[in-house]
Amino acid sequence: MTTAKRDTYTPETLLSVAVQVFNERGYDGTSMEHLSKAAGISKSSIYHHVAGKEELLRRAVSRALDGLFGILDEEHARVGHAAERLEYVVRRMVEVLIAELPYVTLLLRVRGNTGTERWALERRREFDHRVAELLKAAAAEGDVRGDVEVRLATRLVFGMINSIVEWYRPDGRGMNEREVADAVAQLVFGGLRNAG
Amino acid sequence: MTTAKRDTYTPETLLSVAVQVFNERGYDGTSMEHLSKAAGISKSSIYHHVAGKEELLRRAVSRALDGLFGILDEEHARVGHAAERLEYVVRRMVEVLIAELPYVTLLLRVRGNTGTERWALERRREFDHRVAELLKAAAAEGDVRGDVEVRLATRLVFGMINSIVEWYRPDGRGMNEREVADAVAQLVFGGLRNAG
DNA sequence: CCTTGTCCCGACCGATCGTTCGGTTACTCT
DNA sequence: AGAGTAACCGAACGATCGGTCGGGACAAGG
Repeated sequence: MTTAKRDTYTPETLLSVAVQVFNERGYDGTSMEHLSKAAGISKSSIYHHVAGKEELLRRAVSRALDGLFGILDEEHARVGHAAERLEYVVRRMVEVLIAELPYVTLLLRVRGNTGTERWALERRREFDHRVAELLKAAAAEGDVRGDVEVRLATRLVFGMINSIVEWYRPDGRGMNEREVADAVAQLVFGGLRNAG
Repeated sequence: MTTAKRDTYTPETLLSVAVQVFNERGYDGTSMEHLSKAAGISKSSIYHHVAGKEELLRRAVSRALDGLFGILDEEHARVGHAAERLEYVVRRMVEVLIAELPYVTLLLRVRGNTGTERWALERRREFDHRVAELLKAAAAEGDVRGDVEVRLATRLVFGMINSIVEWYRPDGRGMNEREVADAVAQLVFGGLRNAG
């Protein structure tokens, strides 16, 4: 066996607590005192596990970005018709967004005040750009309507998907990832799919 | 004549500066020092015009909320078929959101740390509820597809519309309010409109 | 037993937070 | 010119910020 240690904090378990507080109060609105209360350890003890507040943010957004970029490496996102690859990516985005909900939530709210935040924004733009190219390819193949500009459509679709973090809560008997992904796909492609 | 005063700050002109900084750095990430630098007056002078930081936030979100609720009082939002009223509201939401862009942007980012923020969130929920009722009526009249739950569809449509504040910038020769409203309406109702 | 290293703590650091205060400048009105 | 006042400022307030420090509790290995 590898890990059957003690009942104590690790950087990962501490991160899950921190991200939750960050999402409730906002990153700038959260003090290390808030984190220590939520974690149940003293403020100084936090620095035994992580370098500081900004490292917690970096770990969180990294996890979210890894999940999103991982989608683009999957087979169904790389081969096939552009429209089908696009639909696959859209559905997987919803699933990843829900699976890593607090981390993606935090990622989508960074403003760019610190170096870590600016790095996160840059990687987000890179991901958006990759998906926009996919939509452009689908439009070129004639499977997506052409009367709405590609860049504008991409932004609006991202807006719809990303807004899930504002209301989806996994408590109890709510809808699961698949149901939300289906609804999003129906709304997005019912409006995007070429009628002719 | 009423106002041909001096070249000095009023609560309104100060507000426009403050809202811009709030949106760049986030409300919690903005200090009164930041505001004084951006406004070009000393920190203490700000308190000659407004009671404090939170009043600036309250004035800003009030302006945004007034614009949004004003839509529901307009004639085209009150009379006619539900589907047509809904489309009118969606288009007007885009227009108001762009006309009052910085104020609505700030409204959509409040987290609920202070009393003012919680009040803003409550009024937002009230507005969302009013629009959701409109969509429900349109579904009951058969003009909107019924295979996607009303509440879910409302949230996704709001997500798409509200995301405009994340990328729309009025600089130079960009697209105007009407063009964005048309694109949103096409995407939203191309997916919402009943095919049968 | 004693050492070693993990985990944690209270006390404290300089800096910055939103806000207050006493006083000065500059414009308006008579 | 003089009075009144709106606009503004530098200095300082107590509180809180993110982060540091020296040391204590506790388990594992000898």
